[in-house]
Amino acid sequence: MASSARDRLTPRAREIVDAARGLLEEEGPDALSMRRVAERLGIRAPSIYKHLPDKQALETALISAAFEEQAAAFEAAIEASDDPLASLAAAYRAFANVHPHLYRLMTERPLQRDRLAPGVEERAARPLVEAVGGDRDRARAVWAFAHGMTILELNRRFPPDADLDAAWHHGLEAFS
Amino acid sequence: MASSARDRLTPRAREIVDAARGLLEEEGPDALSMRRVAERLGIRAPSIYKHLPDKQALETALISAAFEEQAAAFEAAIEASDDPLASLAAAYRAFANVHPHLYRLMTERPLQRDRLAPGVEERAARPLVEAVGGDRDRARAVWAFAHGMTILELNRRFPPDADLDAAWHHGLEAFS
DNA sequence: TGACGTGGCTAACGGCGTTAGCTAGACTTG
DNA sequence: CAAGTCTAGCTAACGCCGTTAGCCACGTCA
Repeated sequence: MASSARDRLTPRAREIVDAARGLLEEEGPDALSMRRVAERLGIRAPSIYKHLPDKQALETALISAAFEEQAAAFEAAIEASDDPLASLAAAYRAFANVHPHLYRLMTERPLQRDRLAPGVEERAARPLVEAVGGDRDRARAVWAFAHGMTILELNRRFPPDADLDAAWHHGLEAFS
Repeated sequence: MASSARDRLTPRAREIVDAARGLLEEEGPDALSMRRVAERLGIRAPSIYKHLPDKQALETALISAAFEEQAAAFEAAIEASDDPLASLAAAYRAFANVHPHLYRLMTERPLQRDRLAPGVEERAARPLVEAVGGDRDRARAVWAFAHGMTILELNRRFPPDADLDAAWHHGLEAFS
């Protein structure tokens, strides 16, 4: 099962996206500059524009790949478990905590859906819709809860002594 | 009832924060530059540093003021209503939709609590804690849901045809 | 009167995304 | 094989950004 988002890129573009991914994960969003990405590949920033139209395209490629990884994690989480909603929630939280900068990039700005790899957003959403029994409104409410818990945790908006496991439990209980 | 966050500033600093607020609300986050703020006041960017230590202080002042306005809106929403949770949720969503750029600024990065006006975060949080009967874990779960719905709406992450009222209703129902 | 603090200013630094224009080398084609 | 064309790099530059250094006019106050 190949990664369709990667396949849309030329080999050199893929190397650029890989460099960007490493930079983002290791050093955070401020390091994700065209000059830093180029430096990592031993070239100059303007050369990147021979392979990708602009920085937004680079970010969109990162986001597309992230959606696919997320979807794969969700599918695996559901498969093994007899409490799909709980393991989905755990997988959601885990993905964001392992890839905090990537998760922020995925969620903090309006999605450029036309520049995204097609189908990738739906694939990441489907496991949750199925886990709640097909009710899309309910799925959206649960997603909002999960994203809220996740991003508020990443942004350290809860008090340092807050029991986040308890809050997660409360929410999942309410939605069950 | 004076605005304590504003009172912490010198009069000139208050003018700078006001100019920044207008710029942010009217033109979005890219317009919130030291040069643009200065231009609005008929001065040059470096002069701002006579009144505020850096751009982060400017943003923190905006956030402090926003917390106070939010808290006032929440308190008013609870007072009039016999369904505190529902009107609190409506007030939460309304504040973010009226001040989208300000709401993003308030939530999208880790809070510099030591630079914030003291007490302002707690004051904005209290109405919800009371509305859910004092259980802080439950309050955090509801907040996560409300923030998730709100920021996903602002960032247009729901499909364009999604029935957000229905999703809000679902969530509030689950938490009641 | 003279010292000093206040609040402006210009010039500059190093960063950013991006564009224009050049070129060495590879590849294609008559 | 020669000529042309495409690829993928380069430098220089533009106009932004936050921020610092250093200068100066003005008002206040001893």
